Amino acid sequence: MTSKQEFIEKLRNSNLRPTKQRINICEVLFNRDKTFHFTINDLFNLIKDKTGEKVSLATVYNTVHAFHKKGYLKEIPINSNQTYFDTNVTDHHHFFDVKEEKLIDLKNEDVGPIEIQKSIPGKKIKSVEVLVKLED
Amino acid sequence: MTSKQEFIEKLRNSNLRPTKQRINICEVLFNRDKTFHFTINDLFNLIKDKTGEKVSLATVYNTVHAFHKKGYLKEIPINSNQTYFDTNVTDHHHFFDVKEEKLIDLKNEDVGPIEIQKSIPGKKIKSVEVLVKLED
DNA sequence: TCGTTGTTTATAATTATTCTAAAGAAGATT
DNA sequence: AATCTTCTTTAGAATAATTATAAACAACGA
Repeated sequence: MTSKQEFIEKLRNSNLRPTKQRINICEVLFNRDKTFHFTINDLFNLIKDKTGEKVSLATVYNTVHAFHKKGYLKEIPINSNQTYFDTNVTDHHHFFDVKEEKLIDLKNEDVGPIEIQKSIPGKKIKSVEVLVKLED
Repeated sequence: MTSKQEFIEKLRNSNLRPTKQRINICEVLFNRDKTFHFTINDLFNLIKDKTGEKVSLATVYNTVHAFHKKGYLKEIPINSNQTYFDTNVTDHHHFFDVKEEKLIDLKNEDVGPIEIQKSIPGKKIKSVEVLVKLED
């Protein structure tokens, strides 16, 4: 069970005041056992369902972006009409079931080490992500 | 130099009649030495520049999607406001310079072989793509 | 050439995301 | 607790990529 104090800490670290709405968002994002893949719209609907209170879409966007910037959320690179985020911010990769539009985690051990043997002067590697598309 | 006949063949294979507009699109897409990363909007503007003729945005979308479906174009999984495509449909990976919003090819040799040691019942792997994000 | 079917186009519709500005809440200071 | 400042929430408007529409037009086959 994640405590409200942790949510407040996460919010403060992200330069956000802990408001009722943002705590509700945290409740849905972080109070769970398994990693959570979502779109803003998923999250928006879940907040209503799980907390019984509505938070405006603009607030959901703002808060998610602040968390992403701070590193509490990870953006998953997929071409989809909507942007996907992940509460698992550790280095890991994804399956994407194209038909069902569903993301599945790949543990780091499930994918061998990836060596990038090319570099661009003046640039450094920020992240390496593997996307495995699945079909039937 | 790619010939008009090849364009027509590509179009026919994609279930598209070879029209003037579509040939112009092919001219910009396929008549080049190096791989070409683009957004629909890039392409739309290049057609005007290179052929001197305007093709409607709707036609560009339709044609690109047909080529993508047929496998003559590849979609590059990046979260961006626009969708990126690639004329290089062989298995390969990308750098993405986040600051400049620019894609750079990685040859397959630049990235070691990637072994996916997990499988999902009833699903098979369609593609494996690595995206390496670059920062300064 | 004619008839059928597919295509192009401008424009409207849709949809995700961002912006705006007014009303409200948090935090600091007394 | 009252007050002031600063940040936040919200509904709704604005933006921007993409998709749909339907009327004029072009390709194809007979």
